[in-house]
Amino acid sequence: MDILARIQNEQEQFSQSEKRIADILLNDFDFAVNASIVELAERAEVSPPTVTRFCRRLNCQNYADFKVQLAKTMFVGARYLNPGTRSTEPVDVAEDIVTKAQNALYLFHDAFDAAKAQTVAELLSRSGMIHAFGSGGNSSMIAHELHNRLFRLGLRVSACTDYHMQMMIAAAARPADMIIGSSFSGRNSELAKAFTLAREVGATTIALTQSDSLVAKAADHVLAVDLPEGNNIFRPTSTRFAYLALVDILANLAAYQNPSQATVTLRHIKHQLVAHRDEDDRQLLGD
Amino acid sequence: MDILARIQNEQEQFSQSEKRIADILLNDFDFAVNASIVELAERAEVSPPTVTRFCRRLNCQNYADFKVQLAKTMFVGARYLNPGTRSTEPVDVAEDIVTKAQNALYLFHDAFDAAKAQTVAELLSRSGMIHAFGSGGNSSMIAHELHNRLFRLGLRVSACTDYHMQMMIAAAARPADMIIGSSFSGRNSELAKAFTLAREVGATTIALTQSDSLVAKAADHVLAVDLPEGNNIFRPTSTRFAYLALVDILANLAAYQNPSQATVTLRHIKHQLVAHRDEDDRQLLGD
DNA sequence: GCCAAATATGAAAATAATTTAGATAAGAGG
DNA sequence: CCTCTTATCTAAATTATTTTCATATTTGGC
Repeated sequence: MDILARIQNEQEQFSQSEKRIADILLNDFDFAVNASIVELAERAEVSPPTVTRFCRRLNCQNYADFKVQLAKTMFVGARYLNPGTRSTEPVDVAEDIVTKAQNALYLFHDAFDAAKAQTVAELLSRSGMIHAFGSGGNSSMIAHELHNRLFRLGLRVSACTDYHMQMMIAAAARPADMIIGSSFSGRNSELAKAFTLAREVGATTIALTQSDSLVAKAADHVLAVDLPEGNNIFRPTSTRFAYLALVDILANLAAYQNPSQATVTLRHIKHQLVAHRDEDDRQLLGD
Repeated sequence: MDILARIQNEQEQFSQSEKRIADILLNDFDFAVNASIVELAERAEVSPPTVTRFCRRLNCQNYADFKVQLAKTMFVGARYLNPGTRSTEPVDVAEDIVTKAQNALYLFHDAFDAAKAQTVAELLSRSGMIHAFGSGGNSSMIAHELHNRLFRLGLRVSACTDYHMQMMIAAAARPADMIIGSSFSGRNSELAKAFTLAREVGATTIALTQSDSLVAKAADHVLAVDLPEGNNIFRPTSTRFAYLALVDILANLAAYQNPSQATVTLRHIKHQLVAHRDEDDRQLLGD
């Protein structure tokens, strides 16, 4: 957890002096991150030792350490904590979206369970057939993305975003098959049903979703993505960025399971593209 | 430009002592960001004043300021600059991907032309019909994403990833229509042809692509995304994150063009989803 | 190759920043 | 109202950083 979030959490337990310090940190980040301990103390109408103690209280070694922690949250906390900018100026909108996206990536990474991801990657790389499920704008993008990333590794994979097809595919699955599905809310009951059905026929199910949700409970393996959502209805879920990163990570880990095969397949695809399109080797894979 | 990038740029002009300092900064970020000036000086086998002068040379007021700048680059430069981590450990892979994604977002935002985006958003919001074009794994995702984000605003939009269809659609376009297409490499000559055709029939074309590329040259309006690509073939283009952010920004700006209509459409979709799915109002829009 | 000027670097001193220690004040519980 | 605990401050000690000045090194001209 980053330091600004911690400050917000513990705000109630702070003493008067500490509250004044916390206030400045939360409201005038730019000042705080550049201030010396004396300047910060003065502004909070507090003595420097109080600031030192405040830092220790937050598990920092000393003021310098505290400052570093603070500066590190640049993209993480900062504007996110006080969402005052409800501006519609293009510059502000861009900054808000980029900040939230970076934030989502940070929070996702912070809570990321690498061991579990590795387990899932191993399963994927050894599977018979992989079916990627997801519905709605966001999760269907993830399903297609899984397809797009995994087929390059020489894995057998297909994406399906249609509930009825999902049920039929689940019913027809074999024990070596994997059903990997995502649901941002965790409340896609159709997906949960497909998981249940797939498990009944002996296939393995993997959920990319909120932990402890309906979908999570229905799956064998869960890769949790738990992020708070903003409340401006115009702002699409920055959570997509976290899911996309998760897909990338899984694809990479799966590739490393059998690097030689993956390399061969990738080279082959690339060669095809280059030969077909133009002579330029700088052609990106799958533009 | 962030401080680590600046250090890398100016590396040649550094003196011996400065080079030793720079080396530590670039290779052991974690040490440097936590070190005092004396520790850093010792490690670089240099005197503290030399470190101070080094900081000034980089336009920092003093060592403290320098440390803050350094800590701020947490997500920006850091490991990206020295891609030494060719590790296949799950933890390292995850960190690498997340860092590169955040980096891509940062670099994109840094070069972002808000005014041009606003112009494009205005065009989109006033258009007759919007056609989103893109081919290959990445750009087709962007095309679908444009569809997914724009239809919610009450705009008439469709996505097309098939070259032949794209040509037919372009030929059938009317003057009020918009063709918006993406190409990560800028070398999708089919897309360029579709743009040319669309312009001949009087439609407006918008390219999300590398500046000065083939595709960029074929379009009326260009929203440039110029990012360096990593060289590990297993690592998919983190550029996708930048494109996704660009789509989000465009959709938001378009929404603000006519907020009342957009709000109404969004509410309507949300209501439908909630009524159809479950009673829970926390259902995310388009899961 | 030698010299002057410019530049780079370090040692020591000066300054500034931070922490510690001890003292005092404020508040809680009896 | 007193005692104990906690919070806070002042002042001293420590530590970190910067300035100053002396020395060394490099650069470019002859």
